[in-house]
Amino acid sequence: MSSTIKVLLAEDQSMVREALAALLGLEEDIEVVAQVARGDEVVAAAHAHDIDVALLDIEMPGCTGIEAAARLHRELPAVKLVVLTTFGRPGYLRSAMEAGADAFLVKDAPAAQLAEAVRKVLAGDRVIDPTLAAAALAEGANPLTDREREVLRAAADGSTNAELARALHLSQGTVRNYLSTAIQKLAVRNRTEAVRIAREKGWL
Amino acid sequence: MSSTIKVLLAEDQSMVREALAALLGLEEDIEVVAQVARGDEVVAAAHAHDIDVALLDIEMPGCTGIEAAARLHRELPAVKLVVLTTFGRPGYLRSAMEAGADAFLVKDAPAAQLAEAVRKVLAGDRVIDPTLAAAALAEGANPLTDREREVLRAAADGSTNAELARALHLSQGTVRNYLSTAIQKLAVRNRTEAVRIAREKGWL
DNA sequence: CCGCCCGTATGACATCTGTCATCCGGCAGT
DNA sequence: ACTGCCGGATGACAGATGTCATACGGGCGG
Repeated sequence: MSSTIKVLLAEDQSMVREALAALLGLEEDIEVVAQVARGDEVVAAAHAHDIDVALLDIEMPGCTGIEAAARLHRELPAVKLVVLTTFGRPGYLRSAMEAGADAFLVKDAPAAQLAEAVRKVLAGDRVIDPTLAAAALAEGANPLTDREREVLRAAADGSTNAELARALHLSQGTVRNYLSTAIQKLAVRNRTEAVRIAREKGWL
Repeated sequence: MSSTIKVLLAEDQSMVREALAALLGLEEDIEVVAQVARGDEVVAAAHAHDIDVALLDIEMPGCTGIEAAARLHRELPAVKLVVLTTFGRPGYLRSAMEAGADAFLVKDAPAAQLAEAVRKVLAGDRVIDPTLAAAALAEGANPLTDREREVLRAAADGSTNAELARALHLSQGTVRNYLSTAIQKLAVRNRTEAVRIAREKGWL
């Protein structure tokens, strides 16, 4: 016991990543032994370094921190997972938990909570902002079906129905139907609002 | 001369802000003497602390780092300005320079460049990513008129023409005209794409 | 086995959006 | 004084979008 806690840090923005590493480096009992900038490099790096805790940003190229968490949880269940994100979206919290995360932190929480969380998850605790947890429970589950989500995601960039139909191998009418039901489920008036709301809730 | 360089750090996400402070704290010659989380607190903090360099994130509540830079430049022209941002949007670079910034850094640049930039601006140099500078020059100036930008910004959340007309005290037809010309200037096919492109270029 | 939801599709309809021509008053350059 | 651009507006039109009813096959829970 109690040599240092070995941490893998995954975050795409170098400056932020190295700054977080500097922050954790100030702690006597924590050592950042690996850094990656892409979600799809997490698992390999974890295998290569024998780590105790993985600190994962959600928004990353390659794959999201949540997907990375899920894979890591399957392949190396002993590794504790701390998910870190810019956006406190309740849906994110929900999916992070389903992926096996032990802690969920938003980046506008005080920096001290980071090292705190690392130590706590290693001790077997879970770390979740209670406000966010309440919000996640209050808003209920994602009402969108898989297809509705796919279409909405594809529609986010302003693609037209015809383009969506082509891209998703659907008829144009079907695309409209999915968007229509999504719009109704989200209680908004057009696809743009639907995309916005779904994003805010972390349902996209 | 040459005691330490006194830095003000403005960034809304506590964890990132304190991590950057930790990073700069590792440098012998740099000292973070003040931290703020809002753009509209920058000027007051600068007055209170007699700083050499202000390090400003763009995306902040209160006001943007660019607006804060402009005010600081007017009130305390001796303070050097480093603008830091997540998004390498050419339009941001342009407006940052117009606001009097001495350096423009994107957060996915290596962390070492941060301290580097602080030292260089103090020495009277300017620090700009050459790739970004080229992009900013290549894309030309913002082609949108004030009103077009306003309408586009207001349309970003999915508001309908009628809502936009009400909000901006315009006729519905005028709203459509502005959106139409914006769409044509940006060479896209609908308002959603127009918003996306304008955002990407930093023209919004 | 029956109902229910999902994925997919069609057709009809109403409304919203985008385009275009045209107009006005004001202001800046030449 | 003339020209051109901007802000603002109207009307007409085509095409995109949103709604609704309806249909069919597959799967899953009761």
